[in-house]
Parts: sequence; structure tokens; C-alpha cells
Amino acid sequence: MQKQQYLTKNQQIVLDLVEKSTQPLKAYSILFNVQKKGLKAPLQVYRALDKLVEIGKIHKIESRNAFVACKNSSCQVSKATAFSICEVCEKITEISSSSLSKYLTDFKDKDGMKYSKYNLEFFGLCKKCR
Amino acid sequence: MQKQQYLTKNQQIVLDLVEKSTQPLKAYSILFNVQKKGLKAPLQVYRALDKLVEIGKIHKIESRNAFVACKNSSCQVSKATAFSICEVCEKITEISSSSLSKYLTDFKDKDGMKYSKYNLEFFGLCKKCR
DNA sequence: TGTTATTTGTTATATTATTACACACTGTTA
DNA sequence: TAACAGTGTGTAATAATATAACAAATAACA
Ligand SMILES: [Zn+2]
Ligand SMILES: [Zn+2]
Ligand SMILES: [Zn+2]
Ligand SMILES: [Zn+2]
Repeated sequence: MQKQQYLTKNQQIVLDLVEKSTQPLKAYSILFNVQKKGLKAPLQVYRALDKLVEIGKIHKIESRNAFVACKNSSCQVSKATAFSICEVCEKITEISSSSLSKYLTDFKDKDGMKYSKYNLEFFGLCKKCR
Repeated sequence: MQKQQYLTKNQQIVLDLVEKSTQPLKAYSILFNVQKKGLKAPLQVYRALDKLVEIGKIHKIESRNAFVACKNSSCQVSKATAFSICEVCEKITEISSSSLSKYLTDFKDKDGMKYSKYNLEFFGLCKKCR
């Protein structure tokens, strides 16, 4: 069982924005959108984002420098994430496949090493953009 | 069979540097190191890097904004990459596992969609840092 | 040759992210 | 209570990463 996380005001403001967005948000776009709520400086946004990523409420799409809300409660524990990214419309979907996560969590490299943390980004065309 | 790529002078300079490095290099570190060879501006480096990534000679480690030479000739075709990253010493190894690449290339998401391009980054501790 | 595409050099600027420091709030414990 | 540790806040400044815009040079090729 995960320890209950009480979010601070700034963290909640940022999370609310990211959660209600239908697409990934960039840090400075978040900043622009929360300035009316009192978060005036980049650092206030980055600190909230760091914490939200750490506790698994949001994920960073590394290849896009953008953030999405987690759609998959298990990510709070695992920090094992997978996404599909449409290279045309930039639609991003979090992949929630237990067989994929099992395969990757069990994967051993040629030194026999296992890794519990990973980030996987698939690229292609979404249904609409085919 | 892949078309032979003739590199331009700038591309070759950047590739040489990245290939002889034992660790991933950041763009501005590359810039600093090639200034004596005449590449004075960030764009000259970024353009060479873009091209080298495009043809598969190097890869970008997205979570680190750093570049490594490809150790795996098949990447020139596939753009399907996997790395292990030590979170302590930042040692990065390109994973070359045909079973992994087969699994990921064959993977279908819940809409039945397949992706030929992906980037996977595993995180953990390397042998030395355990 | 003319034509096209690619690459280059250069300056300026945009975007993404962190350092540093003073202060405030919370809960623990001496 | 007071001292302390841990975390979060606000602010300014700056670092690090990356791209836009434009003119000129070079390569590819019919
Ligand atoms: Zn998730
Ligand atoms: Zn699309
Ligand atoms: Zn490779
Ligand atoms: Zn290590």
C-alpha cells in the first residue's frame, strides 16, 4: 500500500491543469496557465512537476519535454512507463499492458542485470493520421 | 542494404568525437571540443548531430540530452533503440538483444497498432555501483 | 550548363531548466 | 517551551539546451 500523498497548493494547481489537459503540456505552457493562480516563476512550476513525477501522478515524455497525467494507477509504484507517440499530430497515449510491463521488468541484459525502472516511447502514426 | 552515407566535414568531426568518447556527450560539450576544428556555433553542432542521429550513426539519450555513438550496426535501419543507464555513475550501455527488439517491434497496443520506431531507457545500478 | 537540394556560416533568439538565498510552515523531540 | 530537521515557498538571476532566419557556398545531376 502506497503512503497517502497530500499535495501542496502549488502541486495541486499544476496537477489539476495537467489532468484536465487532453494533450501533453510543456513546463512554460503550464507556467503561463497558472500565473493567474499565483505561480509566477518557472521554479515554482518545476518544483511541483518534480514532485508530481516522483510520486507518479504525472509522467515526463522525455522526447518531447512535456508532461502528462498518469492514466494508470500502478505507475505510482513502478516508475515503469510506456507511451505511444504519433509523429504527425503528437497525440500521446500511455500504454497499459501487463504483458509488456512484465516482459520489461523481467528483462535481463547480457550481464544478467535486471531493471525495475524504465521508460519506453513508441513512435508511429495514430489511427487518425494513417 | 543501406545506402552508403558520405559524411560532410562537420558531420565527420562530430562523429569522430562522439565515437572516441567513452561516455555520452552533451551538445555544448561537443561544441567546446570542436571549436578548434572550426565549428564555432551551436547550430553547426546541432545540424551535424541531427544528421548523424537520422542516419543512425549516433543516438540521443533523451532522458539525459546526451549523445552516444551506435554500437550496433542494425540501428542504422531500425531506429529502434534500447539503453541501460546507471543512475549513480551515469554509465550508459546500448542494449543489443534480438529478443528484446523482436518483442518490441512485434508489440501491438490495445488498438492493434504496431510501431517500428521506439526508444527504451532502463534505469538502475551498474555492476560497479551496486 | 542550369537547376535543385544540401550544407555552411553567422547572428540573434527561443526554450528548457537550475542555482542561490532568505524565509515560512510542519512535525519531532529535548 | 525552544531547538531542530525536513519540506515547501518566493524571488531574482543565470545556466543549459535548442531553433529561427537569412545569405552564401557547395554538391548532385540532368
Ligand atoms: Zn502512468
Ligand atoms: Zn496522429
Ligand atoms: Zn545503435
Ligand atoms: Zn554505475
